[in-house]
Amino acid sequence: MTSNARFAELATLSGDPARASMLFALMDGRALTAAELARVAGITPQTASGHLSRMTAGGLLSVEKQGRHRYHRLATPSVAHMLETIMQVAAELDPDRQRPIVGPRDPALRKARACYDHFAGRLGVALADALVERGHVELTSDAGLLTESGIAFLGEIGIDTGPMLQRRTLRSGRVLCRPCLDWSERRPHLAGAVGAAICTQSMRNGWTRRRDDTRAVLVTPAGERIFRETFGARIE
Amino acid sequence: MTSNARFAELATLSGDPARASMLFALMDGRALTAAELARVAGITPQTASGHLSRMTAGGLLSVEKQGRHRYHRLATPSVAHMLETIMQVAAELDPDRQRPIVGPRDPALRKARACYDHFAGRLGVALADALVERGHVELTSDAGLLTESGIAFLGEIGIDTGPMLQRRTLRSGRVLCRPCLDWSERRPHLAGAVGAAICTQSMRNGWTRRRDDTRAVLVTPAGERIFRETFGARIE
DNA sequence: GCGATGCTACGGCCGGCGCCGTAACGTTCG
DNA sequence: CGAACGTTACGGCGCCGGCCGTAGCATCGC
Repeated sequence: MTSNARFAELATLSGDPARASMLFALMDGRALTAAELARVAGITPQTASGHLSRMTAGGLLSVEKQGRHRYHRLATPSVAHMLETIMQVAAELDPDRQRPIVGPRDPALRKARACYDHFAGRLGVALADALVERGHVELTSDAGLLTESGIAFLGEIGIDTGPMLQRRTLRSGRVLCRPCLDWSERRPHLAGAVGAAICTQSMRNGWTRRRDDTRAVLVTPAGERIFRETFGARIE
Repeated sequence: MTSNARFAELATLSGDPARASMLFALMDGRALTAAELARVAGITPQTASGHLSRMTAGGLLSVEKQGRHRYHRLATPSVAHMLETIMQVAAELDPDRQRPIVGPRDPALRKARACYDHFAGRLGVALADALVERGHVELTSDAGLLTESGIAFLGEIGIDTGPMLQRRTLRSGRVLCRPCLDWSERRPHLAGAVGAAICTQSMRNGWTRRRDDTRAVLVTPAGERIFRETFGARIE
C-alpha cells in the first residue's frame, strides 16, 4: 500500500500554506529562485529553501542550476493539472465569493495572464470561446477535442499539430486538448497541448509578452489585431 | 488571498495517511460508516470520527443520517476527480513500480471494481476500448467526447442521454465523458456522466453486482454475455 | 584573493494535531 | 425501560514539522 503513502505525501506537500503560495506562484510555468518564492510566501529564504527541497524530493518540483542561482519549476504538466483540480474544488465550495469580486484584484491579471503553459483571464476565455464558436475545438465542462477544422486553423497560424497527433495514444502523455477552469472568469479556457502551443506561438510572434514580475501577460497591438481578426475573439 | 487558505486546507485534509486511507475507501462511491472507515485506516472509531468531522467541515465529505448510522461519502464528483489527479501524479513518479506488480493484489479487484461512480479494472478498460473501437466515444489521454453513434448506442441499451446533453454548457457541472487513468491497468477507462450511466445501468440490469465488503465488482453471467456481444468487449 | 551574494545545513523553540482512553449522548432492540 | 451499539465530546500525551537564527558552501564581481 505504498501508493497510499505517496498520495498522502503529495497532498501534505501541497497542503502547507507557505508551500501552497509558492506552488501558486509557479503555476504560470516560470522558473523562480528560492528568494523570490520566499518573498511571495512571506517567509525567510532559509525556510523556503527547506520547503523547496522537500517538494523537489517529493516530485512536485524540478530544479535547474544556473550559475549561483537555482531555478525551481513545477516538475510535470500533471502536477499543474493536480493543482488545478484542487483549486477547482476550492472554488466550488466558496459560495460566498460571488462573481464580481472573485479572483485577482489586478485588472491586468484579470485581462490576461499565464496559467502554467497557456493563457487565462479574459484573453484565455475569449480565445476558447472563439475556437469553440468556429468549430475548431469542442469543449464540455471537463473534456475537449480538437477537430479537423481546428487542425487546419492551427496550421494556418504556423502551429504544426503533427507531433501532438502522434501521441494520440491512450497511454499517459501530454494532453491534447482540455478545458481548465478560469478562476477569475469562472469559465473554462483552453489548456493541454493545444493551449500551450497557442501560447508559445503568441509569445514567439510578439502577439503577447510576459511582464517580468507578475503572471500578467501583455497583449501587443499586433496581438489585439490577430486575436480579433484571425481568431475572431472579442476581448472586451 | 483566502483562496490560498482553502487550497491548503483541502490538501492538508487529504494529506494525512489515515484520512487518505478513508478517502481511498470512499473512492468507489459508496457511503460508509465511521466504524468501517476506522477499520480500513487502522485507527479507533473515535479518532476516525474526528477526521470525518474535519473532512466534512472542509467540504470533502457529506454525511447522511440513517437510524443510528451516519454514512459518509465523497461530497461531489469534483472531489473524486481531485483525488484521481493526485493519484495520477503519485503513479507517474513511481518508476520502480512496473506493470506486472502494480495496483491491488486481489485478482477480483484487478478484474473489475468501482471507481467512484464508474467501472475500473480490466472491465473498465475493456469497455472503454470497445466503445472507442466502435467509434462511440473518442478518447485522448485527457479528453473525451461522446459521438452521435455513441448516443445511439447508449439509447439501445436503455440509457437516455438527453439529460446529459442538456448540460453541455461551458459552465461548471457534471462531466459528460472523460478518461480516468486506471491504476492497475495504467490505461484510461471511461469516467464522467457516460461512465457513471453505464455503471448504473449495469447494476440495475443485473449485469454486475457490488460485493459487500470491498470495492470489487462481480460480473454476472448475463453481464459477461452483454459486455461481449453487445459492447464487443473482451475481458480476458 | 577578497568580499558580496544566493543558497543550504544545523540546532532549538514551539505550536498544532494525531492518537488514545474515558465519558456522555442518541438510537435500536429485546 | 434497560442493555447494547454506534457515534461524538473532552482531556492528555507525544511527536512531527514549521519557523527562525547562526553558520557553512558555492558562485560571481572587483
